Amino acid sequence: MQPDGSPPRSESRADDVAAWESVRDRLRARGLRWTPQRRALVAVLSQTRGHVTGADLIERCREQDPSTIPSTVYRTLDVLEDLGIVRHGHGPDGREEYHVLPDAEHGHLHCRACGAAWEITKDEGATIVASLEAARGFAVDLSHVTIVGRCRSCR
Amino acid sequence: MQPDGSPPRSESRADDVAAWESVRDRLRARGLRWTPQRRALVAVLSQTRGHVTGADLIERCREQDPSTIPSTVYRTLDVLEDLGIVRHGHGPDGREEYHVLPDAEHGHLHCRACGAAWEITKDEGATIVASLEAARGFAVDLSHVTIVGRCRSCR
DNA sequence: GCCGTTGTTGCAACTCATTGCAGCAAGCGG
DNA sequence: CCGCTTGCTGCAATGAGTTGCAACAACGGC
Repeated sequence: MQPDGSPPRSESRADDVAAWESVRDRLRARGLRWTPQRRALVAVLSQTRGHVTGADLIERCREQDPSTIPSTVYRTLDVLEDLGIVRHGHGPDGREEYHVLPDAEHGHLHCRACGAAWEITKDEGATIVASLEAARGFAVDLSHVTIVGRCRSCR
Repeated sequence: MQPDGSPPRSESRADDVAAWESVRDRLRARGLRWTPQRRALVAVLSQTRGHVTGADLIERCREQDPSTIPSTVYRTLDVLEDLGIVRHGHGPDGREEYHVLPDAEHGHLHCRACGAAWEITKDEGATIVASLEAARGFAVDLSHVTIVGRCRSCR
């Protein structure tokens, strides 16, 4: 799973912290604003690894500020996605699933029978990406890929 | 869309007709029922090629019977999917997309920039299916696969 | 042809996500 | 510190899809 030599994924590495702190400036640089609502969502995201659904994020924001409005959250997520800070895909049921730094570039594999899920790492996804690149000149967004089927043990 | 006179891709081949007519018996064989609502949906599906969204199907059923109820349609689609008569995937926005006989076994490729879509045929998908089969023993449901990215001309 | 079993329907309520719009406020210039 | 511009928020309405439940009706049996 972890490539040799890579440091164990600890809670918040220094460069992750830096990445989150730069969000404010990255917004400003585009003429966008740093509002309390965005601050709250970024705070929640910075404590998140892997993937979360949109509804999850709303709930977590509401824990901190019960007046959180869904449309604001979704709109902020759109903005953050433009900045490349999060990416979204869709679960097996089509619901939104957000991928958070620093593991944004991966896809998902879901077993329809047992419901288990695995990540398709960048390395693993390379075959898929390469084949569509070669055949069609198509640039696959791996983070948006969700593949459903049956896993080894459920077959 | 279709210039008149030119026969569209042959509306219904003999074996397709047979497949649709057998639906009633296939339901009965499982102890399920052949109701007017199911008859209506099957009628609509039998005139459909490729893929349609759930909302599309509801609208088309309503054209014939304005009293059509969404939940009934979705539930019937679930049943038909169990029978292997339709399959569903999700569009780039996560909305349902049903694949109808006889072209059920294909995936989709969507360009995020221009919105164009292509089918991933069974042959083309073979690479993807084979690589996950080999690496994980995972049986991919190609008809549920939607891959998003940027096409050659939009890059 | 009527009856009973049980799969289905219709409906209402609910979840997730999106959109239009009017009022609000972040952040810049003075 | 103040005012202005314009990006953002809150809200309400909408659309897609799901679920629980009571009433209904297919259809096999009598």
